[in-house]
Amino acid sequence: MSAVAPQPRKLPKQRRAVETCAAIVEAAARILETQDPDALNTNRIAERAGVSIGTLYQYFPDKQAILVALIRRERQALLAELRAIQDNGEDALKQMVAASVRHQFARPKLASALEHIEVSFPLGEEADDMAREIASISSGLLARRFGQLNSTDLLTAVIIGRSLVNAAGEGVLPEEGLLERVTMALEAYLYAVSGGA
Amino acid sequence: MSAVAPQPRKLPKQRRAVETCAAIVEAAARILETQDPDALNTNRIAERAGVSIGTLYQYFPDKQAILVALIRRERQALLAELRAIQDNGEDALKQMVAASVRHQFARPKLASALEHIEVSFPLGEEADDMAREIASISSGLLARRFGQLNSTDLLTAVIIGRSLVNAAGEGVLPEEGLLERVTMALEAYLYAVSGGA
DNA sequence: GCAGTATCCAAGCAATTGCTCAGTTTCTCT
DNA sequence: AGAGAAACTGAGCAATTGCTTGGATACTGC
Repeated sequence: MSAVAPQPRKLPKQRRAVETCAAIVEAAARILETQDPDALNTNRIAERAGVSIGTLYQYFPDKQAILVALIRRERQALLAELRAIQDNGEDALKQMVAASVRHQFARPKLASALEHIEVSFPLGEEADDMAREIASISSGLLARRFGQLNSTDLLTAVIIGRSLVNAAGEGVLPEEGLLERVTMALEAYLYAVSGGA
Repeated sequence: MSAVAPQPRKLPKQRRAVETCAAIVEAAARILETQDPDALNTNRIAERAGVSIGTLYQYFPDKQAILVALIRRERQALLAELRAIQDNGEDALKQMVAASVRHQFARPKLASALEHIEVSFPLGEEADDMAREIASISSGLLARRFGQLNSTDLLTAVIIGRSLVNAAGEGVLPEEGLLERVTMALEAYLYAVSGGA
């Protein structure tokens, strides 16, 4: 009941096994971006990864664990981009948005599929830490321009940004001018809450 | 492949049958708001509705059709609220947001569960018409204050509003001050795009 | 080479799923 | 009351699912 998604039941020691693990996670990603989420089952993942189902379960205790690994992988990538942003004040916001947009559009269907999945089960400590770090970095980058934001305002901004980038990734919102549009929406909101100063 | 979700295979003629249909749809709603979406299966729906599985399939050709009916029901409710808004200029925006918030918080878990489901399959003509009417009403209500908005700006505003209300419904964003927060975000954005006039 | 370990395979089980169908009960109308 | 239509029942099938297990294959250090 309280069980957080268990860790890999066996850690890969040889290079071959490491590649197998990666192939499994990537296979899951590929299925998510080519078919609807119901089509994601362990048999198909194994097939697509070019390994047998038994091999899959040697490294992942259950289906969820594969998704957790995938989400972690993607978060790491985004986090790396955010960490790389220099805090040169003025356009930090735009750079953040740009990083998110880049990340989303690298593999749009995958990103939005994961978005839907993330809410449906706990991800474990490590993934939560990453989420916290993303928030912390964002907060720091925005502070210089908009002052110290309270957590709700920051969260609101993040949600606005994510929803718009997501919508564009799903094709609902045009990609053209997206960066400017999102930046504008966030600036408008943050300016308004930070007292219009 | 192109098949839009088929209509009820048999229309209920007696009152008892109408109630059965409603009970089935409501059972699906209740399951969605008490358990995770994977737990939504036809057997459980029938059980929860207090009817046999055979009865269920007398009125709904497949599982999807039940969800389509549920989504339609919920959209109708929202639409009714929006239609009721008098176009008295000034606070039309706030009234729209209030209607959305009310609708979302009437059954928060249900609303966000459906949000996730809506994207995953076609809903059929009638439901699409309803979506279009919602957009049209919104557009009309906002025109007086912000001028004629292009469709992308309107869509952006809708997405922002929905994502925030949704987040609050899921408990991610605090409910306190939500109406003001969302209104503020939308005003800020719409003001900015409409040329800051 | 050889032992020991790491890796991989795939048949197949137990459970669940969406759904059918043959038969029974309840309603409507005269 | 009684016939025909409408509504309901639930055992159970075919397919799919997540996952186990027993054994084959490849790699490592000696």
